[in-house]
Amino acid sequence: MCGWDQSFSATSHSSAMLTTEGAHTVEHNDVKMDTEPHRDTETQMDTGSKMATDTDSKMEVDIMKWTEAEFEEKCTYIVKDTPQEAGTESEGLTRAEASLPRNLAFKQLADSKEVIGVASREYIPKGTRFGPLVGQSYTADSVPKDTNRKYFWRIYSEGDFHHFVDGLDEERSNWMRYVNPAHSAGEQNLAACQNGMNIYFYTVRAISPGTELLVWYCPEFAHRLHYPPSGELMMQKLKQESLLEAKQQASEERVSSSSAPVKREHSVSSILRGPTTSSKREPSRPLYPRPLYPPLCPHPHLTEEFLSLKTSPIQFGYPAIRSPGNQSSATPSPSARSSPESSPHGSPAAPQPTRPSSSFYPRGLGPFPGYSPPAAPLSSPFYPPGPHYSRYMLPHHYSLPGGGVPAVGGMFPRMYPLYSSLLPPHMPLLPGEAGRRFLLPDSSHPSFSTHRDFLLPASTSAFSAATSLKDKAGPHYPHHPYPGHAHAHPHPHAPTSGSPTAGTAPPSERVPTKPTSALLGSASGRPEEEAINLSKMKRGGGGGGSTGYKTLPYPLKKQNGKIKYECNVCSKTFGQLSNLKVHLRVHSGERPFKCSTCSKGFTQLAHLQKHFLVHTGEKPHECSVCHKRFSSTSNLKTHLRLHSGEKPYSCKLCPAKFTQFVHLKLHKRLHSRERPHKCPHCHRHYIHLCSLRLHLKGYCLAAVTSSGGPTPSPSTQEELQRINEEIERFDMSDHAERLDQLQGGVEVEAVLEKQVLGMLWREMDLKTSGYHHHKGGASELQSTGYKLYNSVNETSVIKLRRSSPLLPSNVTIKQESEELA
DNA sequence: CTGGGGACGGGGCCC
DNA sequence: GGGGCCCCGTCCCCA
Repeated sequence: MCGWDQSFSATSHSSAMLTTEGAHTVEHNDVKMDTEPHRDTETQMDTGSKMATDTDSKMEVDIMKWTEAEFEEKCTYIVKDTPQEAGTESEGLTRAEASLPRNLAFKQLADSKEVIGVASREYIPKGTRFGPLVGQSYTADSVPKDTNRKYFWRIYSEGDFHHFVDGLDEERSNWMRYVNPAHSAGEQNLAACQNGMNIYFYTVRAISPGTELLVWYCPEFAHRLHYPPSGELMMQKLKQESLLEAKQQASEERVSSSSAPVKREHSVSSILRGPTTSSKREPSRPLYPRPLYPPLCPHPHLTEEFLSLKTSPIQFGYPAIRSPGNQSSATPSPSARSSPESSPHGSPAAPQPTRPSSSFYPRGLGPFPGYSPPAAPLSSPFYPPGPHYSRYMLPHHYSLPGGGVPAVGGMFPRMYPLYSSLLPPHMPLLPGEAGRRFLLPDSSHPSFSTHRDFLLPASTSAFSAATSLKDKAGPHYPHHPYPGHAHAHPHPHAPTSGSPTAGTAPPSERVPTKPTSALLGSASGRPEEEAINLSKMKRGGGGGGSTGYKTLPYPLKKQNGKIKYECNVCSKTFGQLSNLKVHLRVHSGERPFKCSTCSKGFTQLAHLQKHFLVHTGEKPHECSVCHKRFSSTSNLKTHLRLHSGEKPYSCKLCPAKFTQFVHLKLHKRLHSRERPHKCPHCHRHYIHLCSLRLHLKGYCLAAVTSSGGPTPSPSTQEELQRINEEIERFDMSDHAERLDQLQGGVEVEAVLEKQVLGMLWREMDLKTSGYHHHKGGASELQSTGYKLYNSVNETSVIKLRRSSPLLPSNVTIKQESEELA
């Protein structure tokens, strides 16, 4: 944060020091905070803002009127700085840079690491607190002479000035020094407050990914400083002042063109003329607390970019040209003018690109080809977003996509096509976490042991209504990750964390009480699928008194007086009914949890949450050794084997060992020609003995014909051929590996045959039913193949043989003793 | 081919 | 009963 004191110093009458800090023309501003209703400022917001409902607007007005105490008391989430760690990740970064919370990112110049602002990496809910501001403390007496006051913040105690906090030194300040001030209430998304003796920034509205953080004083703070309650009002004041000044200056010039009176470099009129008119008069930033960063960065190329932007078809509603790059000359900074070295960034540079406020993005963002507007506004019934979004924060040094640098100011959204499409309305909401807990990280994640910059719930919440979400929407509220509902919501802004949210939505727009296959698009419709469509069963006649296991589409058996939660498809048993229900989705194909971004469906919410990390790029699991990050614990665990040297997958045929099973599997191909177990009757040979035994268990055609029995029919030979192919596949599988390790016997043989033939029949069933691509589809249930498959699972090998049409009736079934000969 | 990583499916257990 | 968390396993891709 910078330039505040400097820029506004002249407007403040609270500190004698201010007289030396600023020299612009607003000394006599008589700012009145309450002269303009907030609504006026909001009407100047962009189309996105116009989408806000009255409720939401009111909320924003309300929050914008909060006192500092209210901000402190009512804030919902707390984001702490990334702690300073001696180590690895902070290397090469200043303390200020390293302190950046991981849900934020720096806006940087394209060709350098110059920080020019701070943007959100992800959705940040309203009522989130950042801070405190860190910097060098100076009392009024201890301020070094000729110091640069660009980054000065004033701390008051009981109404009187107490001391300054100076963020100038990047090694003694934190990331908040980089936050730019808001030009208007419309673009303001942070409110600066003094709580205790610290300064915090509170989000006064939900911040979407890729949006720059722009701060203005909260009303109380502004009043204390004698500043307007919004940057907009300040702008207007300054503009008026400037016009007067310009007139005066023009008249002076007419009177005396040679005397060259001292020009006020920060003339608003010159600023408003924009950078294209800056040949002589530097395009100056608007005359209000435009920070400073990077006040003096030398990036002349930006001028061209900036100019090109001005001629581009992209139009923002942004009214003012802000050019922090030259503000050192344009702004009323005595230090900047008199002592260039006072700035850490050298001499003034070309104008910075304009930074369109997120508020000025046109509806639909047509001009932004790379920008995918959210399907629903930020405030939605899905607010707050689930934990997946910010439970895990990216490393603070994480670069923004596409470089993360708005090399062309107005193009900033283009840098975030991905994140722009990942706004919270798409995100599933988790139950119980709808309120304050949803931002809590899982402390068990190793990465969280060292990263504490996640959002923490505050002790009290202004958004307690959020906790009522569940109550109002019902326990199934979180089941609503469906984008179709999101964008169809007619009150996109109505439900926010601080609003009645779900309660405000018409009943028809409530989230479904249960994920149903009807929401799966075209996936449903087959009668056989309905056979185990739990949702339909539930909603149907079963509704009233049908609960528990009775909601299942098939009766459960009892075992020792207890209900046995057994899958009627694969006969797996579960300890709990809920586990069985989830499992049944595997067979039904029901995937109630849909990703709104890629439309992928998942059987479990947790899977969707994990999947969402793909879109957010979040990698919450960090290797404690090399600090590499992973999206899943599984992958991290696999990775950790690289450090530990553990290679649990060893080849049986050679000393090769592998860290991943898949590698062993691939490796096994090398030994594919090594098939030590040869069939004594035919040409087949197998890697595993168990495979040979299975082959000899009645599926060797040569053995069948040589046993004296009748010659199998061609169709039977064909079936035998297929079975043997399946046995070969089995031989290559890890199942064979495992079974081979077991001692032979009827049990093992039974399992083996069951497995192989089960696979084969399932495959055949899928083919005959024309149902190829629906893995585990419910069609299996009612097909002939299913019955066979079912019999495989439930009957002995002997029974299976007898009942199987695949087995030739005339095949001689050898005795165990023969098979093992 | 090997090594490494990303993504995902599935299930157990606990709350 | 439902959801969250965690784990295991698998497949795929790429260097």
